[in-house]
Amino acid sequence: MLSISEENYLKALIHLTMEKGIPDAGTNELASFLNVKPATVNEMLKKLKEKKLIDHKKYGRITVTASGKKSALEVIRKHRLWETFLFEKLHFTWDEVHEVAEQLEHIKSKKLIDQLDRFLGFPSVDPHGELIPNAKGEFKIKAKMTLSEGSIGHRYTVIGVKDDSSAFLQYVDKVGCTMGAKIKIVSHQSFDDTLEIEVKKLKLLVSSKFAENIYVEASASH
Amino acid sequence: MLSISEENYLKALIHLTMEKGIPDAGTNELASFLNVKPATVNEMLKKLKEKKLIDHKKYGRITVTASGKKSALEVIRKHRLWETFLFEKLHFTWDEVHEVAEQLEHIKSKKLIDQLDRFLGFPSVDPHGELIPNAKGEFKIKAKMTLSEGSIGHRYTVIGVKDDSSAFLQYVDKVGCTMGAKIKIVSHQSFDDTLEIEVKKLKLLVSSKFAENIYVEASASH
DNA sequence: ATTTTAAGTTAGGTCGCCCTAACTTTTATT
DNA sequence: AATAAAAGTTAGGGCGACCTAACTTAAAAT
Repeated sequence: MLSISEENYLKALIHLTMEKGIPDAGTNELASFLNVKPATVNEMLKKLKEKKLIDHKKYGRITVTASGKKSALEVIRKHRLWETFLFEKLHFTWDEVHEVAEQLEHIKSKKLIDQLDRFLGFPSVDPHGELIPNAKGEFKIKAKMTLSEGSIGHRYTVIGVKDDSSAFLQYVDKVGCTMGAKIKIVSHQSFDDTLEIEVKKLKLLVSSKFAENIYVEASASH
Repeated sequence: MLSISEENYLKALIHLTMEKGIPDAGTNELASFLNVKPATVNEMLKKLKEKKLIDHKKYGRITVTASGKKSALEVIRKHRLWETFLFEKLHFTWDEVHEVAEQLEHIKSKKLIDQLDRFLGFPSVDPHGELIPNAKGEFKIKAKMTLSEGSIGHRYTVIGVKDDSSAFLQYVDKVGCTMGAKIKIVSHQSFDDTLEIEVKKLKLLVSSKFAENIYVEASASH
């Protein structure tokens, strides 16, 4: 049985490796992601290593074992199912779900999560467009393009967001770029990579940072 | 912000006092209820006292302050709402809900619990027949009679259970004494207080311990 | 290749919540 | 009233998860 902390460390490692297509992570990187000090991470690494959830040798980088991945994906699955529940059944806005799901993801009950999954109709994506690992822990990483990689004159559909902070999501909401929104790239300012886009007949300018955090897929160009 | 432990201590105190109509509780009593040692309780009492959630003086008994009651009732409210959710929406059996609700009751989010309440249609009782404190923390203690206080020849309706352990609830299920069941007391064995009852046309014998843990109300006697 | 900087590690300490063992106070028994 | 039993308290430790400060190793820069 993993502690809440152990689960959070594993989840963070998956975010820093698997989800980015990077094979391993560093101690300091993990520490700053979790807002703890490197010394604290080091202690935890020892524990996770003993439990064979990670591989790590002195001064080397950290990799997650198959068993570690399994545990982490269960937590991610729970997180995303709870987000879906909050959004669809309890009418949370998509910027509110993350924080509460961070707590709910640590509830221990197999039946709970299986029944929740069924209750929600076995959803495949959460309110941010992220894929939900299934009960077997299978986890497809869909190669997603960001708005910043789009081409001028083309049309795209928003399929997700990279950042799930409340501040960003509220901003995304405000400019109308929520899930499913159709975006046309009008022009590109090469000086600072600002994009001019058209959403729901309205033209607006968005920063490159904004565009890098919106996942899109190409839609009919006409 | 209260820790999970602090919440559990307060909840236990309410169970040992308010819910039993007793004004105060003892250190050892609380310790054995929570399965910790008296020394541990003592430490916690100091903390709860500093936070003005309880009153306690050396070698004296423990009382819960108004503020302590408010916090405890919020936790109890959450516990019972989650039980109702698990039972009604996720098809848990009534002996399974308690354990998972023990975890869920500590999730911190006002919106979550308000929306859950609405989603469930503002229920007033949980699957065990216990009253759910409302959002204002109002909490009616309904004076309930147990089956053991019933009279021979009279009919009763099951409105709740005192013990919510899985073992007891499964037994209750098995003999058909679930919520709403009609029970007729046929006879009483004064030697050991065994009761002969009739449930759904079937006669059976139940121990006094069993009868003391079933809450009933009188129903039409004919 | 040496130096500087960044990354990683170790030692020792804090805090919450639990423990045992020894003690004190209160209550019950005779 | 004296004594035994029960209830409550204190002191000192352990463990998980955090910290700071000082250190070592590896990587980057000159």
